[in-house]
Parts: sequence; structure tokens; C-alpha cells
Amino acid sequence: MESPKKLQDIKVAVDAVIFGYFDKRDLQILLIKRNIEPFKGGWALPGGLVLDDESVDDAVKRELYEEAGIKPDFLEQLYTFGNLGRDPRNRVISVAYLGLVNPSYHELFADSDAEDAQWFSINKLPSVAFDHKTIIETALKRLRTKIQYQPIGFNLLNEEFPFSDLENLYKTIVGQEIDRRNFRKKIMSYGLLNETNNVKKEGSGRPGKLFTFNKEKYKELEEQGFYFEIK
Amino acid sequence: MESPKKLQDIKVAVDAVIFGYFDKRDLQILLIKRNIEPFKGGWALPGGLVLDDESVDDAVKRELYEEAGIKPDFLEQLYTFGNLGRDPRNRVISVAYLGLVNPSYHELFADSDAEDAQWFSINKLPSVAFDHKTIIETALKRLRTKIQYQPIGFNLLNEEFPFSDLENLYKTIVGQEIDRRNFRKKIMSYGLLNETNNVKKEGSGRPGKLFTFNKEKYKELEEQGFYFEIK
DNA sequence: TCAAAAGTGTTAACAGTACACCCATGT
DNA sequence: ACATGGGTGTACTGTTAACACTTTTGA
Repeated sequence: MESPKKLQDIKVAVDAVIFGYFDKRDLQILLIKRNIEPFKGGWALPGGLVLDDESVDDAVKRELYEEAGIKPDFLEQLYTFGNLGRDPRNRVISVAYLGLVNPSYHELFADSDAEDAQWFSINKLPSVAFDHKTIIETALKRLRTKIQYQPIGFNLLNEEFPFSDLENLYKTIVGQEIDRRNFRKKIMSYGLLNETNNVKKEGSGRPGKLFTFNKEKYKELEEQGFYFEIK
Repeated sequence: MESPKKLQDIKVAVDAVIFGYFDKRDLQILLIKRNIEPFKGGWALPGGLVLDDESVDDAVKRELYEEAGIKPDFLEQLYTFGNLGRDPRNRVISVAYLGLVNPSYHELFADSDAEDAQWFSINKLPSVAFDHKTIIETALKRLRTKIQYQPIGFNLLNEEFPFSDLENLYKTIVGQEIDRRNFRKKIMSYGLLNETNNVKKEGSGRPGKLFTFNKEKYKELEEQGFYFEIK
């Protein structure tokens, strides 16, 4: 860090790739419809400029709440995009975040800076503003990798979920068939799922028992050097 | 991204944690002695403000070359530190990078912005400016994890190295004993080392054959879905 | 001939993979 | 009784982990 020779003129923004999941559907991404230039009327990742008196982490959280009414269950920094020409007006660098929510717990609503906020299937994305396509691809890649060695997928499911939801989630995100028996054995061997007395009500076929993920136990094990791993 | 309500006043900097390794010594980190305020005369990570017309990636490379005469063999973005109060003067966010070099190929020299540039053992670090201690800890953690599933350690060794250097490197970085036979078997099973006709000259004991790391083959395998993994 | 480091195989335990049928429910 | 999805065990295969002596060189 040093004093600038002449005044630096770079703006700092945040953008968030928020994933949501509804059982047996594609993975979804949250986009907002811009109501200001540039790309007014176009879809983009939620985000915006960082304020002078807030941390970058706080900035994403604020923007997500302002633009879509969402407070993600999981949110971590993804990557900082710092190339030239990202924004047609000014030099803007963007600190991108990756977040996970359970959409059924979060009613979307668009506020001041956005005209609309919607879930889009990652397989049917509209074209998006700025370099947001690159950011989304980076996030997807990270999610696919990370879900295999950290139990972050549970943030996308209901508090109580049938085992099959977990199966479907992994199939959807990793994008390949899994062996139901082996997958269950592996997950169960960690002892991180608590069985509830409830069963899944809807749908046909035999009702599945509902489980919860034991976050506390995971933290404990993690501190003892335990590594969650799938596949 | 949106228009600012009032003008945003945040500076964007880069900082680099550059690791170096000399066989059978601790892992080293490159620090520079600041010749400007704040912390003038104190040690700090190489880095500085990003210029308006360069990408963030280019900024680190420039600063590293200006401040220490170094062009790292491996360099990747680490994390962006965006809290308030990092710099006593202005609001500054810093995009931190992690780099690896083989110190014997890089003579350090301090240039304009630094009074001195030196290697420090990670076990005997002086106190460092700003929040650089946190940055260093983040980098170390990342290095220790990453070296176990990506063959980045070779960037710290000579082009031609005896197998024992690799052993010592892993012992040093991961910080635990390894089984020499199993380690060798594992590494050799990937077929990524080319045997040369040369042997290690210095030191006592039986001379070891020198190997080179086959970068091209690794890239090929990687594209086919191969994952390097140790332990 | 001694000290120092390089080089090398086998076995046992464990983890991963492949694979198919019965069960509980609603209609 | 049938359609739908839930729940389960075993045998095989590959991988990891534990373990110690011989070889080559320089002093």
C-alpha cells in the first residue's frame, strides 16, 4: 500500500450468485431486473457499490436484502473480478460472493434498486449484464466442487428433509447418477443426520422419514480434523 | 452495480504473500521494508494501489517486480480483505494473492517503493504492517490445503530436483512426518516425474537421481478429469 | 569401515464400487 | 392389485497404511 501518484479512480462493487433449489427441479439462480442504466431493464446479479462506512461483507448482505429481500443461510466470498472494461462507464472492480438459500423460506420481493427479482434455472438463464455470465460460471464450478467436500448442500434443503431430497440435490448439482445405497451408507456413516419422527407427506409411494442436519456435531468434528467428503 | 448516491471514496490495493523454499529450511515469506508512511521502516507484504489502467492481476505482478524484482512462477488470487479500518488513513480494500517462487532463481532487489526486500522464515516473522498478519495466515492455510490436491509444490523446487527435496517440502509445509516409501509410490504412480540422467552432487550419502515435473502431461491428465492428491 | 542419505516390497486393514429385491403407502 | 418411491446387504476390488533392510557414495 502506498500513496497514489495521482488520485486513483476505481469503484468497488459487490455481486452475489445466490443458488436456490426446489426438489426435482434444476438448480436456480437469483437475478434482478435493473431499473437504472446501464443495462436498464436487463437481468443481472444482485449487487451494487460498497458504501464508505460498511465492510465488503456487509455490503453484499445489504444489497441482497434491499434488492430481493433475502438473507442467505450460507454466504462466502467467491472471487474478485478486477479486469478493465467490466463496466461501460467507470472502472469498477467487483467482489463476488456465492450464497445458498432455501427458496421456500425466502419470499422474493424487489425493492428500491430493482424492478423485479426472480429465480432462473441455470439451464435457462437469460442474457445477463456486465461480465455476470463469467461470474455465474465461476460460482457454479465452485459450488460443484465444494459440495463434495463440505456439507453446504443442507442450506438448500428444508430444515427437515427426506433422504431422497439430498440424493436429488447431489444428482442435480454434480450432474451425474449416484448409487443410492452407497450414497446413503456414506452419508449415514458420518452420523451427522438426526432422524425425526416425521415423514414426508406429499407425493405417492412409501413416505420417507425426515432428517435434520446436525450442524453442531459437524462443527465439533471439523475442529477435530474431520473432513466431510462425497464421492 | 449502480450509480453512487454520493461519491464513493475507497481505494483498491493488492498485496502478495510470496512463499519461497530452500531445502531443509523453513518455509519463507517475502517481506519488504516500507520507505513511506504509514509504518515507514516497518516490514510489510509487497503490494500497493492498483492503477486506473491496469487489471488487478497486472497490478500485483507490477508491484512484485517493482518492489522485489520478482516474477512468481505461480500466482493466484487468495482473498479480498474489505473490512473497515485496515489502513489508518483511508478506506482501502486489498485483493490479496498467493505466489510461489524458487528463491534460487530470483535474486531479490529493492526498488523505488521499498527500502529492502527479504525472506523471512514463517516461524520467525517480524511484526508486519496493517492486517498483513491475517493475510499471511490465510495464505498459509490455503497453501497447506492446496498443496495436497494440486501439484503446485514443484514451483518451489529447482527445475531438476532429487526426490528427497519433494519429501522435505511436503514435510515442511504440511508439518508432519510422511512415510517415505508410501509417498514415493504414490507420487510415482501418477507418472508425472521424468527421470533425468543427473544426480545430486552436494551433501554426503548416496547421491539421488534428479527428476523434473512433467507439466504438459499434468495439464493433459487434468483435462481428462484426473485429480492429483497426496494423503 | 563408518556415517549419511537413497532406494525398495509385502501384507493387512479399510474404503469404494457394483449390484437387485422387498417394503410401505395411496389410488 | 398396482404404481410409486423408500429402504436395505453382500461380495469384490482397489487403495491406503504399516513396517526395515540394503545400496551407494564421501570422508
